[in-house]
Amino acid sequence: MLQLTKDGEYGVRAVLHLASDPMRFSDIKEISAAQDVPGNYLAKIMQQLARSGLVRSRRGAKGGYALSRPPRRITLREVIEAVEGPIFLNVCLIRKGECPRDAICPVHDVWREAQRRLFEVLDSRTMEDLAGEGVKKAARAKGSRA
Amino acid sequence: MLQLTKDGEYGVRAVLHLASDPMRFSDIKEISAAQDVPGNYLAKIMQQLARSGLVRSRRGAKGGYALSRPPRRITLREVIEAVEGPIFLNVCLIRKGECPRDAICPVHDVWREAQRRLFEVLDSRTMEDLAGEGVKKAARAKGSRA
DNA sequence: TATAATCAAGACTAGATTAGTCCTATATAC
DNA sequence: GTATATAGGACTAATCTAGTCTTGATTATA
Repeated sequence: MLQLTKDGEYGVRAVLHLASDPMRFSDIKEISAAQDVPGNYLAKIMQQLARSGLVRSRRGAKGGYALSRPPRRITLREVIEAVEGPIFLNVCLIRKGECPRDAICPVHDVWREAQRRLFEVLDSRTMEDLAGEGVKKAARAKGSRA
Repeated sequence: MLQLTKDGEYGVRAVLHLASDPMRFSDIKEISAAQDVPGNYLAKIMQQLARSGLVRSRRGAKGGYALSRPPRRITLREVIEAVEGPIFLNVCLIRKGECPRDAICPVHDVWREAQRRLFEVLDSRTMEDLAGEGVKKAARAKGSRA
């Protein structure tokens, strides 16, 4: 449907939560409450993030999750692809020859260009950038409420 | 899944087929054979395109479909949205206030920007452009086969 | 070392979407 | 009147979405 799923959305929220205090281990309960994500569902997503290597986990009491790299070195695209798998705006982009019509299809090049531009945006935003933006936005939101 | 469905893909193929001879009425059988789309499935998609107004239909013998506007005035985005519905890369973009976290979410703006850039690409390609590209590509493919 | 906390892995589910197929009714050219 | 087409809708199998729940392994700490 050309739309990000909840997996991607929740994954980004979780990583942003970790990015706000990168060295601390946060557990599912904390992330779930702070980021408004169902706990049992978040658990699956965190496992995926851990398997991808973006996040490391620690079991047992005082366990939880922390980033494996500084937030500055994690892009939005990496997080999304870690939980959703690689992005292909059209199946014809999965690999050369995936679509037998490639040689004659005039739309293929447009999708390639569209995907390139999407990646430009998603690659250019790091978790550090976004976490900083989040702090600013939260402050503004609080200010306007006062 | 952040991916175009077959509906969109087939819809574009069909409209491009009509664009190659915009005034002629082509029937399902012709489009289906030429564009490699299952006939019964294509029928549903053509009805959707007709309802959207992009294409007009004529029933009965010698009936079929033709474009309602010159190919130069139909964009790729229009065709895709006619069959798939409006594009929203993330649910938070559907409308202001759709996501209760908008005021504090730092990712919202990134999705808005990403969608804007995607639209730039999809809005800039008309069916005339693409049909022309298709003719060129077909000629090249034929040449390289010879 | 017993216990409580916490992640890991996977089974399970209801509902929606995807990618079709098929049938009946209606309209039109000849 | 008949053959040809679209219109509309019912139907389906397979997959995806967005969860929930259970069991098992690991770890800090009293």
